[in-house]
Amino acid sequence: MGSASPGLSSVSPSHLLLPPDTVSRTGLEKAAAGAVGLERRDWSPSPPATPEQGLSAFYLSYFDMLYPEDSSWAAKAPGASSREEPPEEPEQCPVIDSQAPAGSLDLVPGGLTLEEHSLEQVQSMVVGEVLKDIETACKLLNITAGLGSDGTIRMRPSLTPPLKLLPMSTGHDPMDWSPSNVQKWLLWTEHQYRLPPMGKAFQELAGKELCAMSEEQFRQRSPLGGDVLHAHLDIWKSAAWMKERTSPGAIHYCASTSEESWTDSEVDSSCSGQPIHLWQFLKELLLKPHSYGRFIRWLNKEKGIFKIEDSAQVARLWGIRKNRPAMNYDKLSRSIRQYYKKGIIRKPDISQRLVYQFVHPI
DNA sequence: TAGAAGGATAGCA
DNA sequence: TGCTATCCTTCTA
Repeated sequence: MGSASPGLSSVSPSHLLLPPDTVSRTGLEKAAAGAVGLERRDWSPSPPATPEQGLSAFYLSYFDMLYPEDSSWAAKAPGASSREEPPEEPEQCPVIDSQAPAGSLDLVPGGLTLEEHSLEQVQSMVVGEVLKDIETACKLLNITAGLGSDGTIRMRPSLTPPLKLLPMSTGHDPMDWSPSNVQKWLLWTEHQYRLPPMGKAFQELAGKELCAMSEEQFRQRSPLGGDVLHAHLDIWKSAAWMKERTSPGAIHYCASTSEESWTDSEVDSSCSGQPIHLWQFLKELLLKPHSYGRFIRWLNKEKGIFKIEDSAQVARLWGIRKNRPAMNYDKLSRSIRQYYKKGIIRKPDISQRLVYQFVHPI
């Protein structure tokens, strides 16, 4: 795994079609109010109104949907996209493939299990929802630049028809931001996520320079919240990535251009960037207490001490993220222990079961 | 019995 | 080469 930055991610990037660094890692992955977790099934087209309704929330909130507290999640999932779009629009509401062979409840065409198939449908929805909200945020911020498009988001061709979204206008790609746009985005993100003012630390920086900075560089410029900011930037970068990748005629980051190879490339992690690290994933969950407080929570956020309340579920979520169905707490904890010698995570001074501590807390 | 700790090995990019 | 997954053994609460 590489130097993935924290992103919001939640679902395996390969599933979401996101570059792994997307997922904020808290970012992928880092921001939900009780209204955003399982409860937030009525997606609002508006940008997050509270820090907990952040863009990152979209990723992690979908984890809730993917997390089958009951086995009917797959059947419920389509309804989860009941935002503004009328439910009668099939492209907005993926349904179980009706072409599945009669009598075959476990498999759908392509060899996927019904669960996998449904998962991909939900994931497709996630992509659409995230892009819509970023689009809205762009409008609010009056950020203009970047790519034009016909507004067509092409999902897995074999599974869903093209998803027609609002015209994906401009400004999605942080790489195209001017220093002024960067400052707007900074202000907005600070406000949305209650981060300390960081505008000065990133003054005069254009989007291209911003995007070139590592998480560590973010942290150096802004020790308080720099990493979170970096994670949010990852989301935007990922949205742009998805946008470019899914736009007709776009230059794909992978060599594949055909429908088939495009589908195949989704599962090729080499095509989607660098994967999320476990410690980043844990931070993501910790930053979403409303959604994941049942599974993992801070004991002392200032010191970075957290407790895994439901080891099985945390491992399960991690397994989903990494597309490792066999993941369990034993393996996850082994990975955590690998961080001991790297100085990323350690056991607190007073060691307790399922309690760990980030060496460098936020 | 579950969790902690750590060695060893394999796969992947 | 670094990171992670996986399997294993030993120890502890």
